[in-house]
Amino acid sequence: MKQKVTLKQIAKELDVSISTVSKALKDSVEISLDTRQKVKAFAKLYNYKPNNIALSLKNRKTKTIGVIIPEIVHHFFTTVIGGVEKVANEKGYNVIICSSNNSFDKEVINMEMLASGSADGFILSVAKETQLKKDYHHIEETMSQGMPVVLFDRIIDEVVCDKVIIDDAKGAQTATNHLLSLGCKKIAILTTVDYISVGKLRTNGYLRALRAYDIEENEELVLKIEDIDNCESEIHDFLENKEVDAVFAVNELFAVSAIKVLHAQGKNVPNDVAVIGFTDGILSKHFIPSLTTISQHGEDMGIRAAKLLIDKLEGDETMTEEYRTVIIDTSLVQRTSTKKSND
Amino acid sequence: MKQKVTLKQIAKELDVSISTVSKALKDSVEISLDTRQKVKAFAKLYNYKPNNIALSLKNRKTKTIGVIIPEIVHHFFTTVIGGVEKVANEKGYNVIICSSNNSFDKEVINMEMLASGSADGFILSVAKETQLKKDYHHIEETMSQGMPVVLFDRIIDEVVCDKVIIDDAKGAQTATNHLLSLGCKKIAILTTVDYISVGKLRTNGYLRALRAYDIEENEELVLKIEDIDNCESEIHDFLENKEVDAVFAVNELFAVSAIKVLHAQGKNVPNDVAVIGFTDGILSKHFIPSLTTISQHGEDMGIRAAKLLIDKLEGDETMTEEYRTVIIDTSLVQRTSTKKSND
DNA sequence: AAACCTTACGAAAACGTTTGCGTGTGGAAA
DNA sequence: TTTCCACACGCAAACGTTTTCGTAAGGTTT
Repeated sequence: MKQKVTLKQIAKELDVSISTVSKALKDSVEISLDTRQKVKAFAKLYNYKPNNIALSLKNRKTKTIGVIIPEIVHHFFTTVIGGVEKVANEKGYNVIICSSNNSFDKEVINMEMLASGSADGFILSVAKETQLKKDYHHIEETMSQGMPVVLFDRIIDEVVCDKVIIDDAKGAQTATNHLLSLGCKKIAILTTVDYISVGKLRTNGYLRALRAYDIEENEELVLKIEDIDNCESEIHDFLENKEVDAVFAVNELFAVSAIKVLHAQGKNVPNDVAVIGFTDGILSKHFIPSLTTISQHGEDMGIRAAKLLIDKLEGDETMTEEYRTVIIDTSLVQRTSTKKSND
Repeated sequence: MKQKVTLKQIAKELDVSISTVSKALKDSVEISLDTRQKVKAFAKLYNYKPNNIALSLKNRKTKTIGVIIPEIVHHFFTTVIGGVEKVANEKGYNVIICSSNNSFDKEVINMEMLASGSADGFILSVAKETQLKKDYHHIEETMSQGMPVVLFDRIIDEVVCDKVIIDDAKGAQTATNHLLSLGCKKIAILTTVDYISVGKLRTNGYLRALRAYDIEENEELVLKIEDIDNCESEIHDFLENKEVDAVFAVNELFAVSAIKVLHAQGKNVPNDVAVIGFTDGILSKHFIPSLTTISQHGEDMGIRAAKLLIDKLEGDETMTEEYRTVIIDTSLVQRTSTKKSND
């Protein structure tokens, strides 16, 4: 089995020094044209490719971005990754993706692993457990070692670094306003428990929209779902014998589950009850009825996050201490799960 | 800004040699207990972590698996990745994921990039373009440099290496048989163009099942869809004025699109027409009606692929020339888009 | 006191690169 | 003939490890 060819081997074959080979391949004027051509021909023949590891060691940078996300089997996160890859590849960076599986420990392990030589910087959305535990030492440690970190979506207010988020509250407000503008009065919200930052923010946006319409906040219309895998039965119990004319769900799954429950209860969506979701994924697009949602523009988030990180990576040391928070606009995608305004 | 601490720095601080520090951290008996403790305390204090890059260079292996898939925003592939990550992490391997975006060029670039030092081996599902082009030089080159490659799902018969696949034909046959056993006679198939290996295989399985039931093959019931983004209108035209009592779709999207078209044509699923899909994704589970499908067990595929690769990576050289093909069993997941047998 | 053995540590090579600087060779200028 | 300068190339250090081998100091045996 052929092994990878190195400078040393080429040098030996051609009976020159390693440095000569290296310089020849870089077209250095130090080396005669003749030798240069000979070396290059040989290198092509043997398919020489410089060893990235050796380069990383020498240059003290890997040209690699580490991305850590809570779940890999998740449409939103993969669209973000898509965006990251796009600009990373443009700029000659590699992308390593690890999932924390929403586990604090795995997040720490992955981060330490990548931090010890495999990546130059991080793009990170923190695990649920991390948000619950409020232990961010691994992030701060990484940053204190000079590696920039960009947080996205599930961010941490207490950590000072670059961030890319959507305005969750505003998005939720837009969603709720849309329902209100359709004439809905009794709007339920299906949200997550409070320690999930985005869930809480969306709940806030919902409440804010209601207040702006002078609608009294009604705790009976708020369902905070803990066990996502079992959401349908929770939603079922919640919606039973409850008079609502609209449902705002903070994610796709809650939205379609709600629709199923409503159907089972003999209600029509959107005619009897309007439903609006959050995150524009596969389900929203293809479900019947297709879902009106707030789109998070995941790819844009990835693009912006990668740009922020690479800026920091390649910027000079002076601007290193400046941190930015980019807010990606959400948009309302109107489909059929809410009535049209001009009906 | 603190920089990462190295053996050299610890050595200088403690006024011993680098080798002493290295040995002390490894609890070598060569070093006195006293020195060992001092060094370890210091290392902990400064949060010393060995530099992976240096280790990779020295050991000539990276403990990293490169995964290249055609699309990152794709439920099936992410489940496979989930499986790969599972066993990789167990065995102390890192996973780098790159998407080829179904582009041959990007597949080659990613592979060369990872091959030049970043990964010890590959798990790969080839891009559409690669299947069309039939150019596999990058894969063979990688293998000839001593890096093992495991192909999965979209494999290449011409390349000799480890492979993990499902029996697509058999799965399709199972699906078709299920429809036949429900009494369906006029079964349409929505498939891909032939150069997509899995599409072709599934079509073959469908035909085989029909023949076993002595049903004549009818070309009018076969739709080969080229433009996936526009499949719904293609399906619409195809199904118009066609008397069918069942549809077998080779993926989720075709299946739900078919159901939509059928609904629009006033047909009920499953009562008028039964529909069965392939790949058990989000849509299949949550769509109404929920889809009967053939599950590919993506996570299992990832697990098996990773095991094969790591075996090769850690096996001795003697068994290197043995290649295995693992066939993952598919299973029929019965939901509501097909009538129950005992109705 | 000579010969030997432990103990505890350091030197150096190796992994594959890049690059600043030193140097031998040849020809041209003086 | 001597001096000088390009030219073309090699040496060696550096990146951070691990590991083999060498060795100084000190103690133990004869």
